[in-house]
Formats: sequence, C-alpha cells, structure tokens
Amino acid sequence: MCGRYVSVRSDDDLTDEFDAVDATDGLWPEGDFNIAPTKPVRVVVNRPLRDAEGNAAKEATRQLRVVSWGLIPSWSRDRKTQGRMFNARAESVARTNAFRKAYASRRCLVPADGWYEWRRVDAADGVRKQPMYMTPADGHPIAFAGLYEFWHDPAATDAPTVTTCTIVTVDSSGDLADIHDRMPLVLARASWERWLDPSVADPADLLRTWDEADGEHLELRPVSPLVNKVDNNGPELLAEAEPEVEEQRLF
DNA sequence: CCAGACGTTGTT
DNA sequence: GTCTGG
DNA sequence: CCAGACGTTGTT
DNA sequence: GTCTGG
Repeated sequence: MCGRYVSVRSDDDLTDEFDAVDATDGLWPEGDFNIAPTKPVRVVVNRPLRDAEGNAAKEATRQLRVVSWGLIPSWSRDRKTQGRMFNARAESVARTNAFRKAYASRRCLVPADGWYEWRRVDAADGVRKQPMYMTPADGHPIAFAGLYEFWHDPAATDAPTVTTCTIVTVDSSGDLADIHDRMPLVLARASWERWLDPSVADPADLLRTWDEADGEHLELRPVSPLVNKVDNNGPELLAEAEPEVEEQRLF
C-alpha cells in the first residue's frame, strides 16, 4: 500500500518534470521526508485555469497544486473519515461511491521521490515491523496514480472549499511482493497524459500491476525506525540501516 | 418507502 | 480493541 | 502508514 | 450524491 512517502524536490523541478504551471501558491515551502495521511501534498491536476473573476478557461492546463492527503467525498458531513481514505483500490475504484466520480473526472498524478512500506517480520518476541524505502534507481521523480475531490464543510458555511486526494493501490509485484502485498500504482511516464486526460472517463487499461519492464527500476532498502514517528523528518530517514530484526530462520 | 453506509489495511 | 491525529 | 489516546468532575 | 438493506 502506500501510507507514507517522500517528496523533496523543488516546485520548479516538478513543474519542469511534469510540464505543469506552478499553482502551489506558496503553500509548499519545504520538502517532506515523512508525508503521512492528512498532511499537505503536491499533486499535478489537469483542469481549466480560472482568472481573478473566477471564469474558467476553455482548455485544461496541467497545474502543480497543494492539497490534503486523504479523500473526503463531497457528501461527507465531517472530515473524520479522511484518515481512512488515503488509498483507493484499483480493483474497485470505478464502482465505489466514495471514488467513482473522482475516478471518472478528477484524476491526478502524485509526484514522489519514493515511499515507505513496513515489512512484517516474525521475531522471537513476536511480530515486528521493519521499515523499507522504495525509490527509483535513476533518480527521477515517480508519479503515483491519484484522485482528487472537493469538499465543503456543511457545518461551517463560511469555510473555504477543501481539496483532498487519494493514492490508487494495486497488488504488489516483483521484489515488492516480498515486502508487502499492496503497493501504489506507479504510472510509467508514457501513461501520465492519458491518466490526466479529462475527456477519458475510464482508463481501465492503466489500472495494472507494476511491470518493471515499462518503468523505472526500483531500489529497496531497510531504513531506521525513526520514520515511524511522523514528527521525525530529514534526509537521515532515507539512509540504509541495519535491519532491526533478523528474519527468523524457518528451520 | 426511509435509514444508513459510503473506505483501506491488516489480522485472524 | 479502536479511534484520532499527524 | 504508525503513535498515542482511550474519562469525568470541578476548579483554575 | 447514490446504493443497499429492511
């Protein structure tokens, strides 16, 4: 799955990489080595720009924007469910009430430098979790398939509209499957445009498991359990660490 | 018809 | 055990 | 995702 | 908003 990731590239790097205009509005001043659900994240959306009077342009434009991680459906009465909507299963995203509309018309890319998974390890004193970091070997940013949604708090009539997002997950494949059974849907560069195309209602062909052959090679490494605490943040979280727990031998 | 859920993960 | 907060 | 709380009354 | 269950 994907419940914690890294995004440390500058806004300029991402607008170059994704051919997008910068609409972050100064809301993303720092990189984040420990992004958790409900925190601000940067996404690339493809929708018409609006002028100062709120008039929408005719053509859609790719925009780098800051939204909140954890999708709140437009009909939610409160935002408490946000913490549980940070992933959407590829297998059901086209049908479920919570995601169907966003999937049909509000898909986005979620740029990342890598992500964390916790590998469960049987140890002498019970089940332990070893944090692992996954990152593309070539150093380019990757793009998770995401969905975004607008929400307005019905209990606060003068509150501004909140934009939230979720990351689509698939069954793990390759080496990733040894770490965890689910992983984010990492879109190959060649798929970015179609995923973002608002005129496409159901890009079902892109909802596939990760195939290393058509994307970047991923490096996997154990990292320190410092990452467990959301308050910890910095490049030291990415450093390779001795596994805390040796895998128990089967015999 | 109205009421209540609407999600994912992990674990068993 | 289960929910909330980050 | 993991960490940390999880309750009430009264008083300040 | 829209679907399912009763």
